[in-house]
Amino acid sequence: MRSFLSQTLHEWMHIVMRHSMRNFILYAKEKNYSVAQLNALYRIHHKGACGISDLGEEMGVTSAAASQLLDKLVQQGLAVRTEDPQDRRNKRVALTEAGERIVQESMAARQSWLDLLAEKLTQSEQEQVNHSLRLLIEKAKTLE
Amino acid sequence: MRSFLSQTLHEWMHIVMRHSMRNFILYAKEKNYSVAQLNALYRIHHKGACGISDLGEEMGVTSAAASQLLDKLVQQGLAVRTEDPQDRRNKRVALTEAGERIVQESMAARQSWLDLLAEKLTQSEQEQVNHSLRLLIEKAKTLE
DNA sequence: ATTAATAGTTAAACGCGCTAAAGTATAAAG
DNA sequence: CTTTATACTTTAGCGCGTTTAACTATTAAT
Repeated sequence: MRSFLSQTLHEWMHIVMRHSMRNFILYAKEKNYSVAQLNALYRIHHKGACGISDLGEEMGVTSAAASQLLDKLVQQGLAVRTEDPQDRRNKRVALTEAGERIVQESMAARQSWLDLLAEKLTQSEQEQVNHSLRLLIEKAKTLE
Repeated sequence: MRSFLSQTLHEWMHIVMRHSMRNFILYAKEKNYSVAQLNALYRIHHKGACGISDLGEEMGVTSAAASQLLDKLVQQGLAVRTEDPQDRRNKRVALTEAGERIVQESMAARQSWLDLLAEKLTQSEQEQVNHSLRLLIEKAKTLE
């Protein structure tokens, strides 16, 4: 059975998704990045230095696919491969500065409507909502 | 300048996206739907009966692309085209029951982690967070 | 009645991301 | 030292979503 809060969270997510998905796809199109590429950037951004297979598994594709996708990112100067000196079979994937910038920029594009939303609340409402979200963020971090 | 609440909203979204995007893509892969198809289903679900060009514009593609994408959805029994009796050049796009079911199902798959999150809060925290989200939902509806 | 405009469909061609399978390089095990 | 395992890359081939351009059907304008 789903709690009343779960219900509300789902409803909120539905709204979030509609706005965010749209902004995301339009951003990708405008900048000529594919959804797969941006998703890969997010994964690398989050996981930090990791192997190609790990990345593929994260994204639900074969390591061959991950390797090829990474090629494009490297070509565009958004990511780099470096060898693991301990075990030279392993590669460590990381974002370049340009790659990090794209992550930030695309998130901003995706979330621009949130700023409009924040403005619609009174000062005290803002404080209350802020407090609640902080709580959620804190708890979410224990879910990883 | 971005408010403290904006900042928190963005941070929350970053977390939401990471979980949700991943679940979304894995669901799509498992069920053999493309991201484009699911996005189209969401758009139709939200906009209700609308024309093919409208749909294309919503998704940022040409009407030809929208028409072709719709073909696949129709083939799979997820959507239907009906003529507008007023102006027979117009078509009205709508989801079938099966289509609606996919929308619900994919949202549920995408959001399963939210239930785990909700459980991590005490009763009074749940009430507080619920109230805040209700506020956001209400305000968001005025943004459409 | 023509002509022009609108909404949608169809066809050809292209790039992308995917997989499977073969290939390369390095490390570990016997 | 040889064999086996691991991590990644390369290649060939496939389906999907996209665009442009041509086409059909319907409505509006002159």
